[in-house]
Amino acid sequence: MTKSYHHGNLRAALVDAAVGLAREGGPDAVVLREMARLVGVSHNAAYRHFSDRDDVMAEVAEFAMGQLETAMRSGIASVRSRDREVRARRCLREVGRAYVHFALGNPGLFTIAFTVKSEAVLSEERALALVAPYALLNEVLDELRDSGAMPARRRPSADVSCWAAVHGFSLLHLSGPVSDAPSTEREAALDHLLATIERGLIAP
Amino acid sequence: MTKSYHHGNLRAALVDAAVGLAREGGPDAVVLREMARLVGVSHNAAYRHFSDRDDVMAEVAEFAMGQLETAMRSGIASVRSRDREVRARRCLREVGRAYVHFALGNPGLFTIAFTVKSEAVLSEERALALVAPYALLNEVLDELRDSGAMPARRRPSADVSCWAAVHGFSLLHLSGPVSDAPSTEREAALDHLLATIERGLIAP
DNA sequence: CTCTGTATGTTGTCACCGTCAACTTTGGAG
DNA sequence: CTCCAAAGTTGACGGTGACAACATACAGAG
Repeated sequence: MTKSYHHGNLRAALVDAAVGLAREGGPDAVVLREMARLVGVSHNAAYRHFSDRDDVMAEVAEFAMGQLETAMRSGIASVRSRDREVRARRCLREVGRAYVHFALGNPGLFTIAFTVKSEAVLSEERALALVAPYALLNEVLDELRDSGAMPARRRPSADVSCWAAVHGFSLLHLSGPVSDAPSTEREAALDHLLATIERGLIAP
Repeated sequence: MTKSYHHGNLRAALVDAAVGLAREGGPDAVVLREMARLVGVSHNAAYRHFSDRDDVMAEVAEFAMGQLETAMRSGIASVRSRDREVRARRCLREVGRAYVHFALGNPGLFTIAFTVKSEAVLSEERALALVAPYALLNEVLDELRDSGAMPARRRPSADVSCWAAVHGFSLLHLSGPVSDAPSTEREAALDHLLATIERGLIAP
């Protein structure tokens, strides 16, 4: 099945190639013709499986968001506390730390995850996958409120605030004015950021 | 001097055109050939004044950062409070608000301001201009500490935290999962974000 | 004032990319 | 077995960034 005229599962192979390119070169490196070259198929083959380059990018973005969600989940899984309030706070911190670490460790994928054009084809499933990390953060914040750690009135806007903080931190270190900070300093700054946000949310 | 073979100040004209393109189309819209077309000069003329496309982008980024700095300064100028502590806190808020408003009001320019490739030619002057907004934020935070509003130990990491928050907020609304929020809701979320950060920094 | 060199702008070209149209091969349904 | 639709290919077009070679105009030396 592998060497026939028909590839068999070309779509998956192309996505693999696209993810590989994205991983190292970021959005600009995702080149249709290069994907085809890597898979050993001729250019334009991709057009049987994707409508557009944007369509490919959306697929990569979906993959990247999935990876991000996984990273965030394992951040949560690493929390050991038994006390409900403490646990909720730790979860928030770890989910934030995981977010930033994923971003800095996978700059290409992370960038593409937020590069999806609004005109792109958005199937129900794909749209859902693209906001999965956001949904996960919301779960954590719900628990932060339900556990009593955070005043309920803060809940509505807490998601955007938290997301903004870690997202901005990531991007500032990826392509911003502090992109050349040493990693120990960066980690310290991240701790302070997470602590600041937590104080801001918890304070009565 | 205008219709001669030599343009006179082609470089400035090209930058103007580039800024115009950047304003509406973002980074992808800054096309050397289109710049040349707008100015009424033939393609490749730009290569007498810029080494590269990245060089042009860096120039636009410098301009954008200048605009951003101006916006932040007028945010500070709008603060009326006399009490030193209160004034310092207001300045921080207004500088943050101005940052976000500039980003959402000038998405193309704002995006480019943070798209400058690290390999780009960075003259001393240009490098300085690119971090001017960052320097301004640091001034505000110094005053926040000196006025006694913020514990001194928080000062070192406060810059990154504040910057991350407003930067992330801007990008989430420009190309993130909350990019379609209505403006009144967005403004409320911004208020909450700024309040959260302030609480996090002020709390003893 | 002339001469000449250098800065500035132009023309032509190349490789690369995304995309469309037309053609070819394959595998499976009837 | 036949035929058709899905999957892959070939070829082309317009657009872009970049390079090289050429043309022009200004400015300073004599």
